[in-house]
This record gives sequence, C-alpha cells and structure tokens, in this order.
Amino acid sequence: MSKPKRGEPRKTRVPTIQDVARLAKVAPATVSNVLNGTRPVAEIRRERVLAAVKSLGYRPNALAASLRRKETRTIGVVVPEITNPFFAALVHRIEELAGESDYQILLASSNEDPKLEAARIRTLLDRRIDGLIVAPSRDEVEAVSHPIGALPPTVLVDRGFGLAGFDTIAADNIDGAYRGCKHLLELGHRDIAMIVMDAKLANFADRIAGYRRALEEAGAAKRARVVTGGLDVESCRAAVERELRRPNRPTAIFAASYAATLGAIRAMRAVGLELPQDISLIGIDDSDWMAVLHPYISAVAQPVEEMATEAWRLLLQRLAGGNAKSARIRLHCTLHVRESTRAIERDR
Amino acid sequence: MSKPKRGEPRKTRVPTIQDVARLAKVAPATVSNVLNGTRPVAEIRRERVLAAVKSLGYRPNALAASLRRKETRTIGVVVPEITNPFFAALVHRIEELAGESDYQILLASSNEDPKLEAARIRTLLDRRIDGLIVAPSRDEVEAVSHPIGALPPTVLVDRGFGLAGFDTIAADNIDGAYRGCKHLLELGHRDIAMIVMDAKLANFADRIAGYRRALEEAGAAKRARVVTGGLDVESCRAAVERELRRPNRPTAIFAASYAATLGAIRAMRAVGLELPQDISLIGIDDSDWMAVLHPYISAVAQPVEEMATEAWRLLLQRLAGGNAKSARIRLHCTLHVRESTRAIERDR
DNA sequence: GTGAAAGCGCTAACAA
DNA sequence: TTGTTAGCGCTTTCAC
Repeated sequence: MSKPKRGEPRKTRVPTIQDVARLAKVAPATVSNVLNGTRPVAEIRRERVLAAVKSLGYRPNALAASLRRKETRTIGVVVPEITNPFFAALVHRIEELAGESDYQILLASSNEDPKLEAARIRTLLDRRIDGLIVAPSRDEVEAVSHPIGALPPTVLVDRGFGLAGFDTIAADNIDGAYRGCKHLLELGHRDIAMIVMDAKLANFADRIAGYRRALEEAGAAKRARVVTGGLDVESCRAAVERELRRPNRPTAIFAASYAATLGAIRAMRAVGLELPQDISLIGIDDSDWMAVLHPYISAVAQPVEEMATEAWRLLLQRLAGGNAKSARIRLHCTLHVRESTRAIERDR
Repeated sequence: MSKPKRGEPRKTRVPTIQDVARLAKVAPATVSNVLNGTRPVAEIRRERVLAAVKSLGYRPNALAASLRRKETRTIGVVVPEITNPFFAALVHRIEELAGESDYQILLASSNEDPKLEAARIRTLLDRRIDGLIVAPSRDEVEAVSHPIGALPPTVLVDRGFGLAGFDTIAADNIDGAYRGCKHLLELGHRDIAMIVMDAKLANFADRIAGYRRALEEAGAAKRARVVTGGLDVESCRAAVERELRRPNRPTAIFAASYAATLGAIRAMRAVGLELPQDISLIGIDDSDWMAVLHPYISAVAQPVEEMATEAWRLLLQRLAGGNAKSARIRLHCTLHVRESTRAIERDR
C-alpha cells in the first residue's frame, strides 16, 4: 500500500484491468462493467472489484478504451491566437463546459496561418477527436474542409459563418458595427475612419457594411473611410498613424478589432492627439482593462460567453447524433458607451 | 478519388493500415516501416505503399499507435486561469514549442482550485500523457503529488518552486519585488502598501520578502504594510479601497499580481485619486495595454517567454530519459519604469 | 528485406 | 448475472 513517490525508481508496472480482475477473482469484463455501470454486477463481486481497484490504485487506460469504443471524449479546439482576450475567453468557457461533460480539450493555435491551421487540424484528427471547435483563420477554411476528407462534428465560431456542412456561430457584426458607428454619429461625428485588419475577411466586410449603413442613414455615405491595417497591432498602429497625419484627419476612429484598437490608441499617442478631446475612439471587442484607466474605452463587445456556450451546445447535440441541418447562429453585440467617445467640438 | 464531403452520408469506413497493406500487396508491418522509417524497405514496395496511402487518404490512427508504443506525444498543460495574460502567454509559447517537436497539448484549467486541479490532472493521466507542465494553484500541490502515484515527467512553473521530485521554474520574485519597491523608494516614497492575493502562497511570500528587504535597506522597515486582497480583481479592489480611505493612506501601491493591479487602479478611481499625481502604482506582471493608455503603468515583468521555453526544454530533456537531478530555475524579472510611478510631493 | 503473429489494455458480442 | 472470446489499429518481436 506504500504509494510510490516520484523520484523513487518506479518498479511497479501500472496495473491493468487484468490485474484487478485477478485480484478480485472475476473476469476483466466484470471489472469493466462495475467501473462503467455497463451491466449490473452482484454486490459481492462488485465490492471485491472496488476493493481491488482501490488497493492497486487502478485507473483505466483511456487510450485502450478509446480505441475500442471508437470515441475519445476529446474535442479539438483551434483558435488563431490564444493571447487575444477574445479567444482566451472563448477557450476558457469551452474548457469549462467540456470539463462538466467529461470531455477533454486538445488545444491548437493556428497563428492566423491557414496552412498551420490545416496541419494542426490534421494531427488532431489523427488522434481521433470526437469533435472540433474552430475559430478559422480565414473564411474559405480550405484548411477545414480539405484534410482527410470527412471531419467529425465541427462547429465554426467567429469566422466562416454559414459555411456549408458546419454549425456556425458568430456575432452579429453588421449590427454591432452599425450601432457603434451610430453612436459616433449621434455624437456629431461625420468623419469616422474604420480600421480593419483585412477587408476581405467576412467579419470585417460585415463590420464595414454596418458602418456604411449607419453612415448612409445619416446621409454621410460619402465620408466613409476604411483603412486596412494589417494583422498585428504594429501594422494597425502604422496605418492609423498615416491616417491621422493626413490633412483632414477623421474626428473619430472606429477600430474593428482588438488589435486595431490597441494600434489606434498607440497611433494617437504617437501623433500627439488626446483621447477624447482631440479625437474619439470606439473599438470592437472588449477587455477588462478598458474600464480601468481613463478614458475608459468605449467598445462594442462580442458575446463571447454565449458564443462559447452555444458552440458547445451545438457540438454536444451533434455528438449525440443530432442530425438537424446546420445551425447558423448570430448573437448580439453589446454597446458599452464609456469615455473615449465624446461629442464633437462645434468649431469644426 | 472523390473525396467525401461533410454532409454526405459518410459511407466509406476510414482506412486502416490493413487496407493500405492489401492495396499495396505488402504486409502491414511494411506499411508501418515505410511510414515510420523504422526499417529499410525496398524501393518498389516503398512506392507501392506510398501510392496506396495517397489513394486511400490513409492516416495512421494515433490512438492505436500510442497504445502500442506506450507513448502519446501528448503533454498535459494545467494552468489556474487561461484568461490571465501571464498564463495565456505561457500556454501560447508552450503550444508553439510543442508543435515544433510534434507534440500535442492537452489543456486543463484549474480555476485556482486544488481539488479541480487534482481531478483534471487525474484525467490527463488516464490519457497516458507523456509529460506534464503545471502552474499549480497552490504550493503544496497535494493535487500534483497525490494522484495515481507516479507522475510522468513533470515541470512546475510559477508556483511550487523547489518541490521535491519536480523540475521547477519560477521568476525571481524576491528580486523582482525588491527592485520594484526600490524604484518607488528612489522616487521618495516611504509609505508603500503591497497588495497580495494570498500572503501564504510562496510567490507572494517572496514578493513580500523582496519588498521588505528594500524597505529595510531604506530604513523604512517599520512602514511596511501588506494588504491581503483575495483571489479576484473585485476583492483586491475592495481591499485597496479600504486601505486608501484610511487616514494616513499610502503614497504608493505595489500590486503584487495582475489582478491586484487591476483592482488597485479601480480602487483609486473609486476613491477619486489620480494616477500618478495623487498616488503612484507599480504592478507585478506586464500586459500590452499597460503601455497604451496614459499613464502608462510601471510594472515588474515576469519573463514569461523564457519560463515557457525553459519549461519545455526541461521537459524534453526528461522525456529523452535525462536523469539529472531536479532543476530549479529562477529567471529574472524586468523592471519597466513608465508613468504611473512618480516622485513624491515634498510637502508630505 | 519481408511477412506472420503476438499483443498494447480495453469493451462488446456471444455463450453459458 | 458472469465468463470467454474476439477484436479496436497499430508496432514489434521473431522467423524466414
């Protein structure tokens, strides 16, 4: 009964179901049945088994069980970038839900690279994951549809909305951007630059659309200016800085993503513009620090928690054999009006 | 050759090594040898195998291979909280390194709960992970040492430093805190309150020690005030707020963790103190937003990247059978002097 | 250089 | 209710 400690040469082979069976004087199948509740087992044996399990410190080899059962209770989760608070929150919630349903998460990050994404997904599939939750790095998701052939039940979050054959979930980006832009318009802004990372990504296209729609309604359609920043904070900063140095600089910046928001603030500093006196800013994607330092940053928050919850719900449904047609879920954003957006000065 | 698309009823059973062998007219073993380079295979067969693999879209079942080989090329990673930027960065880097060495990451989060942590580790072990990287939720790590008995090669990061039988890595918390505190002292501060989450955790004890040492050197040992905040931002905020409302409030706050920093800033807002005119602040743990909004927040940054890199290196070493005695690695923190720390007004 | 056969640890099907 | 048997798909002896 002396439990071997780390460091000691581990002499004792890790016990198998056979060892338990032998010790309990029952068949391996019976051990299995006791442990999994697969079939009723007489109380006497049942107790002998449990005792043997305990005394040997037996734990079933999940690998062997998975191989046999053809299910791993493992879900692959692929995100572009775990250090982005949005994806961190997404993963966090998914991991939590998975734990509750006795699933494990195999995490992979694609670094926004479709090739890497495809490769990572492939190795996840090799491990026979039961399902997959992906926040694709691109919309085409060539990565996602190409490998092996068939994928296990898969839900796409944030990007790739509406892709045939997948349950997809995304924020209502059009509406979110619309409301964010409208907020600025109501404050009197007309020269609003939207900063996107890549206008061709559907998310950004949608956000641009929402932004344009708000502008049109305000009769300012012609004032639309969309600036393509690039995929990281630094390139966004540079793009915004260029924009701010132009003769008729915008009075407000609408940063269409987290990195764009960070970049925009940096750019303002670089150019020497004070937030919100000299210029207004609203971002898409919220983070806790935005309500900590003045000026608190106004933001359109995506419903991350709900997105994760829905993703998990849909996935479980598929895993349970649900054969409904692909779900497409749009979830509403929340507008947080804080201090970085301010009514425009009259003298402009 | 028609690759089955998702949505179509997948009629084709996923091909096994047997199928490949049959098609290539060789033994399964030969397929294995070709794919793994285990033994030389005649060029003729070799090509037949490769062709068969391609035409069937065969991918080896990693589960079966793992069961047989008794190695999964999977590493468990357990962190208290993935949404904390420090741990997010840690996981990010580990995941990156793992990918490079063709390992997968099984992620689990303990929510700072030792019981949950133990449970999660146990299920990771059931999956026969080859190794484990844990940022323990507590120091005792009863969780870590208790389960099954033996653990696979395990490295402890951030907490649990020096625990027998593990490779452990942590920031040099004493020195980091010492330097942070010294910075404040050099600015003339004498009434510096340190906010910790739990004084009993070794990390915080160390940070307190560093803080005290700096104070002693400055002959201000008696002015030490350590405030225990609690485990989340909100309770830290409340604790700091209480401190700030006391008659002789501190002139500077030294927040000993990320959550404490967030809480401290909130508290200052609540009390109406302006940073850095009315009070100075330095935190432990850095984040990108701290250098974005004024005042930029001074911080003692832990070397996350290096911690992850070292953790991975040590783990690989163990996995390779390295039998060196447990490593204990302390890595240096970096002091980022920014704008939230300012020389104290003379009239105090 | 190659194939046949055994077996990793488990569960499901089949008997008893 | 229980035990026996046959694999899950792979790798690894062991023969040839």
